[in-house]
Formats: sequence, C-alpha cells, structure tokens
Amino acid sequence: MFNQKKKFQEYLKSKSLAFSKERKIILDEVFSTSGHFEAEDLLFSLRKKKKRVSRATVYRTLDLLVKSGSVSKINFGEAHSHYEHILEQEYHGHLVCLKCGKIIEFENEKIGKLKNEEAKRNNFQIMRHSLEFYGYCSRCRK
Amino acid sequence: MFNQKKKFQEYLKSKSLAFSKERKIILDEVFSTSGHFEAEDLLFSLRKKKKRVSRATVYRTLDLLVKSGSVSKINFGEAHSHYEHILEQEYHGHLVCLKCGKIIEFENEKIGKLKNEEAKRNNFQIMRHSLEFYGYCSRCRK
DNA sequence: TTAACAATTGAGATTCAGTCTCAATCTCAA
DNA sequence: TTGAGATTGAGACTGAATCTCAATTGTTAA
Repeated sequence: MFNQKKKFQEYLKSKSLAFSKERKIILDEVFSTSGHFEAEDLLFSLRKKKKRVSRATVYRTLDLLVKSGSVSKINFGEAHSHYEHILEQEYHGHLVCLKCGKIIEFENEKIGKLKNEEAKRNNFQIMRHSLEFYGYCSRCRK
Repeated sequence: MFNQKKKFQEYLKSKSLAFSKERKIILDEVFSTSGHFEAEDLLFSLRKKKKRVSRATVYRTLDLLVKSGSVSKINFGEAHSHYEHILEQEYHGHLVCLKCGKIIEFENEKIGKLKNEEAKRNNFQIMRHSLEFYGYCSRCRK
C-alpha cells in the first residue's frame, strides 16, 4: 500500500505535477477500498463523505494512477471499466461468473512464464497484462 | 469458417430464430473480414456496399454470434469493443502495443494448462477466456 | 514582492458506443 | 387465412467518459 501511494507521489514529482488536495483525497479513497471498484462508486463514496471532488477530477486522477502504475484498469465485459490497486501479486487473473457476476481472483506463476515466452518470441516489451476466464461458478453451474 | 457459419445457423435453429436476409448479410461480412473488427466498421462497410442493415440489427446480430460461440468479443482497453471470429486456435491471446496500437496474435498451449488448473482449483466451468499483454512492440520500444 | 506562466479544478456541455422503443413487416404452423 | 411470435429500421435514449473554459491555485524568475 505505502509503496503504491509513494509510487504515485513520485510519478507526480517526476512529471512536475502537483500532489493536490483532490489527488490526495482520491488516492486515500482508492487505497482504503479493497479489491475492485468502479469510477462512479468512488465518486459517490466521496460524495457520501462530503469530500467534494468533481467527476472530471476523479477520472483524470484515475488516469494518472494508472499511468503511474499503482492502479490498473480492468474490463469484465461490461460497458464501464473497473479498477483495482496493484498488489504485490504479479501473476494475477480473474474468474468471472457469467450468471451471478461473482469475481474470483487467482494467482498463477504460469502467467509469468507465458509472458516471458511471448515477449521474447515477438520482441515485445510487456508492461502489464489482463487475463479473464469467463464461465460458471460452483453455485451457478448445473 | 464453414463450420463457424454452420454453427451459427444451428444455434438459430435450436432457438427457433430465423436465418433472415439481414443475419445472412452480417454473417457473410463478418467471415469475409480477417482478424479483428469493430461493430461500427462492419456497419459502414455494409453501407458502402449498399447493403442496408440498421445499426440495431448489427448489434443484435453480433450478440447472437457471440452467444452462438462463433464470434468473440474482445476488449483492448479502448472504449468500444472489438470482435473476432473464432478460429480453430483455442489457446489464443493478444499483444497490444501501447504506442502504435499494433496487435499481434499468439497461440500458446500454456493457456490451456492454466485454464484447467484454475477451473479445477476454483470449481469453475470455464467457457472462454481473454488474455492481453500490453506493452511496446519492437518498433516502439527504445 | 510581484509579474508571468503553468497546472488544477468544477460545472456542465458534449461525445459516442451501445440499447431501447415501437410500429410496420415478415414467417410459418394450424 | 389467421394469428402469434420473430424481425426489422429509425430514431430516441442512456450512461460512461471526455472536453471546454473560466476561475483558482501553485511556481518560478526577476
């Protein structure tokens, strides 16, 4: 957590951007929630706490967080994006239930091997990945 | 290709849905393009060929194609979705260049192993997957 | 300290992919 | 031939995300 927060502050510094009041509010909120969240949820939980930050600033700051590498943007096949703060887990994916929407995280070091293989084979410098398996969870499969 | 087209027709039959003129037009167009495409592109290439099908029908038919399992919907981190017709390749992912947007496909049977491992571990019935590596291609990396 | 400039913000307008509505049309089994 | 249900197109609508722009807040150089 601390590292990630610091990472963001360092990113701002390196780009001569300010660590403004609003950016601090958003950063704290992001790292106080666990797991995944949506931009609109973040906006409304700030509203509930009377911490007024505009929608534009929320989206702008989320972009910065993604660029700084402390948050990642994921897509679960819905219209809008989800975010999650990056943990220590590096080889991380999701199982998404097509019926009830449940999301299970997993970690599997095979992802790292795959990443290295394909990076080498295609002469690609891989920065991040996204891996989702869609199907039916134990409750929803018949 | 043929198999996939047939698969769609069988899906329609199994749901007592018609293989209408419009659905045929869209099906043919989808399988005449290679690789990835976007819904709006499809719409406009049909317009150019004077084959008028409404936007609603294009989206509706793409949904059916996805449900039938002959086309898959992918997300490359942009606001809108991309589609691709499903090939024989089962263990298939993408490398997406963050600078020039180039997309390289790859196939790697490690994906199958990963899928089986996680399906078993989490008691999940996996229907499909999506794997994207984001980074810089050989041209764009310094 | 001040002047000049850049970064930051909020409110609301705007965009754009995708969905919905609904009347008109088509299909096909009885 | 009838009617129930499937299908369609046009355009209204939705909702996430972006853009605009004037006001405000740093920051830097002199």
